[in-house]
This record gives sequence, structure tokens and C-alpha cells, in this order.
Amino acid sequence: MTETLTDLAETTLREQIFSGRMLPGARFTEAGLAAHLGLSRTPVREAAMRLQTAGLVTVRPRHGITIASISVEDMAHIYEVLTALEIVAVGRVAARHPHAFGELAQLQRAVGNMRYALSVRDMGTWASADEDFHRALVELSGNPELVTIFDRYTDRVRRARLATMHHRPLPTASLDCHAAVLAAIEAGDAATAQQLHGTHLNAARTLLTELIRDHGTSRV
Amino acid sequence: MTETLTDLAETTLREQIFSGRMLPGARFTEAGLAAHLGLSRTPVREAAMRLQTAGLVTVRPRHGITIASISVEDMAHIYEVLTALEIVAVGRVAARHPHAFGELAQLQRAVGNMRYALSVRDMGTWASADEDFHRALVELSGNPELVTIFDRYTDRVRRARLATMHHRPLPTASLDCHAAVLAAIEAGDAATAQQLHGTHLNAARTLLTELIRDHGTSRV
DNA sequence: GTATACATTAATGTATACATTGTTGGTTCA
DNA sequence: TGAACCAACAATGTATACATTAATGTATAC
Repeated sequence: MTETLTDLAETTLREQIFSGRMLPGARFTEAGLAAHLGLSRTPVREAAMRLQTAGLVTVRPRHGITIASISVEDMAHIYEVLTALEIVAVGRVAARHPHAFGELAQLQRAVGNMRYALSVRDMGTWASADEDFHRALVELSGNPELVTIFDRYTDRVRRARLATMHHRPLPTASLDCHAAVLAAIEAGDAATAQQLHGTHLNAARTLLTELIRDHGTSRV
Repeated sequence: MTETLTDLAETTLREQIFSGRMLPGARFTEAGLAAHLGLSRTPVREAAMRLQTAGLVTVRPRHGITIASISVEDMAHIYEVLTALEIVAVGRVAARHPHAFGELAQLQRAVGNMRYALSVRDMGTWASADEDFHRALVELSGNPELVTIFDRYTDRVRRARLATMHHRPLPTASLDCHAAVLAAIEAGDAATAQQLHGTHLNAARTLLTELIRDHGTSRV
């Protein structure tokens, strides 16, 4: 399974987008990107199709490949979907009580990492542990469709999170929320876990949308 | 906005799959499909990528393009997602009460069509009116992400529905369910609408998964 | 008789040339 | 001065040739 040039183009463009070297709204042509990456148009074109599916770029004939931006409304819509889906996932996981040994290890590890990251104020580690927690949750749900959709949105949410990371307050309350949800799951209390998780996600949405709004353009 | 050959290839392959001329599990090469469609490999390749995103085929290097099959478990997972999302949509639409004039026209028309189709026992018309109802619902939610995901699954669900259409009982109860949900929406009773819709979708899921199971191979 | 290694081959990955189409800028006419 | 039309151009859509890769079959050695 060697890496194809299409994979390489996709990865590289992703990095350029996440690193801020390609800003939202910027436009490129297939040929331009191909020259920039030292490839032919074919793999670039295929990578662009994939990135469009992921919501990271927009491809319009004769208008080039545009780096997508995320508005406050977009983010609210995405969170509405994620909230609904994660609540389903939480319910499924909690309802499987009692849990097989080690089944919840990923969740426990993620919360541990979040706690550590908070104590040393390492927001990068915190963000990735946070993402791990939510990802593990949908994975443990046993529904691969949930995972697919979750992954599909992860890129876009992550970008918004990165763009607003400096302006965030310390996520002390967030840590407590995650820990509480995990406790409810461990206790097999599906209803409580779902309720807590829903509240937590609404708080996250509110925080993120306000941060984007404060960001100036209401678009990141 | 002329239709590109990629669009044509995608449409044609979709039709072949839905019409049963390409059965689940069948394998094709890019070159073979290209020759069959009278095109070059390029548009076929791009169409295959799109169809893979839609879940209709699987593309594996050196293994060709395989028509995807849907198992009972897949369908249950898909319905779990659709149920969660449509409940959100129903809530949003109902909560917008009182509704602007004509806002619910699509829903009302769909129910009307379902009633007519049932009276003349035209299950094809019924299926498409049913699909219209659910599609209109997510569209009216005002959340484009819901529409995207809904459309993404529509193909796969439709295929399963087509495969099991002959074995279905007359959907009398289903008509009542849709009408009841619509009534609750018109009344602005979000909670009732959501509860009814959830029940309805669970019934639909149960029916469809049992039909697939009865279909013999538990795969369509 | 079985397993392994190598060669063949068929399929995909990639590059490039060509065809087509829409945009942009300029010109002309009202 | 403004709008509309035309032409040139630039970007994408498509075909095709070539490179690369992995699956399959065969031969050989144990």
C-alpha cells in the first residue's frame, strides 16, 4: 500500500490549509497547485475532489479551487448535527453497561490527557485529547456511519478551533463535563450521560460561535 | 452549465445499479466500464469516486469497482443516523410556528400524494412521495448540513426500498404517521411531532430490516 | 505434493496533449 | 456614459499514452 501522489497532494494541501499558509477565500487553479506541488494536474484534481467532500475547499469550474471559510452559521449547523449524533453514541455506549474490561480505556485516557494538558496549560495537547474523547465515543457506539460523519466534520471544526485557540479561556468547566459524562457512562446511566453530553456540546457550540464572531469577520 | 461526461457516467451507473442491471457484488474495471459507456477512463474514474462517496460502490486498487451491497446491520445503522437527524429537523420546523404562508406546502403535497398513491395502490408513486416528505422536512429545517447527510443516505436507502418493494404490506399505518407528524408541525407542537416522528422512523427501520432479512441473503 | 520465487500480465496511477467552455476585457453602438 | 456584444484567452473537461504496481500462474526445488 504505497502512498499515491493523490494522497500526497491531499495531505500537503490539508497541511497548508491548517497551517494558515492557505487562507480561506484564496483561489487556486489546478495547474497552479500542480506546479506548486511538483505534480501533474491529475492527482491534484483528485485531491481537490476529496477535499471538497471534506468541506475544506470549493471547486467551481472556471473559478478555481477556493479554500472554504466557515461562518458562524455553518458552525452552528455542524454542531447541531454533531450534538444529535453524539447523543445517540453516548446512549449506545452507556446502555452497554456493564462494560467489557478495557472497553472504556480510550475515553479514560483522553480525560486523563485533558487533565494533564490543563494542568500544564498546553492547549495543543488539550485540543487533541478533546478530539480523541469525542472520536472514541462515536467509535465505541458501534455504528460506523456515525464515525464517517464525525470524521467528515472533524476537519472543519478543528480548523475553527485552531483559529480561535489563543482567545479561549482555560477549559476547566469543559474538563469537568467530560469527566461527568464518562462517570455516567461507567455507571451505565444512559439518560444522565446523554443529558450531560448535550449540555456540554451546547456550551462548546456557544463558545466556538462566539469566538468566531469575536474573531472580527465572523468567518474563519 | 452543460452536463459533463463525468455527470453522465455517474447518472448512468446510478441507473444501472438501481435498475438491477448491476447487482451488488459485481466487479468492474475502469477500462471495462469506460468501454461499456463509450467514454474514456477519466470521467468513469471520477464518477466512481463520487459513487464511492455516496456509498454505492467500493473502489479498491487492483480489485476493481465493486457494486456495494447493504446488509441488515448497515441499514440499521443508517436509520439510527437518519432518525436522530430527522428528529432534530422536525423539532426545528415545528418550533417555527406560526408558519409563513405556504411554508409547509411541500409537506402537505407529499402527504396528499401518498394518500392518492395508496388509494390506487401505486407503490412507486408512494415511495417517491414518502421520500419527498422526508427530504422536505430536512430542507425546511434550515440546516444545509442535514440536507447533505440526508441526500448522502437517500441512494442507499432507496435501493433497499426498491429491492423489497414487492414484499411490503400496504403502508396504511405509515400514511397515518406522516399525517400525524404534519398535523403536530402545523400545530407547532414540537415535542409531539418529534415523538411521533421517532416512532414512525423506528417502525420503518424495523420493517425494512425485516424485509431485507426475509429477502434471503440478508443483503441487498 | 507443497511451498516459494519469479515472470507475466492486467489493472490502476500519473502525465500530458488536446478539446471545450466560460470569463474577462475591449470595442462599438445607442 | 453605459450597456451589450464579440473576441481572445485561460482554465477545466476529456482522451490517451506511459509508468508502476500487485495479482496470478507457472516452474522449480525441497
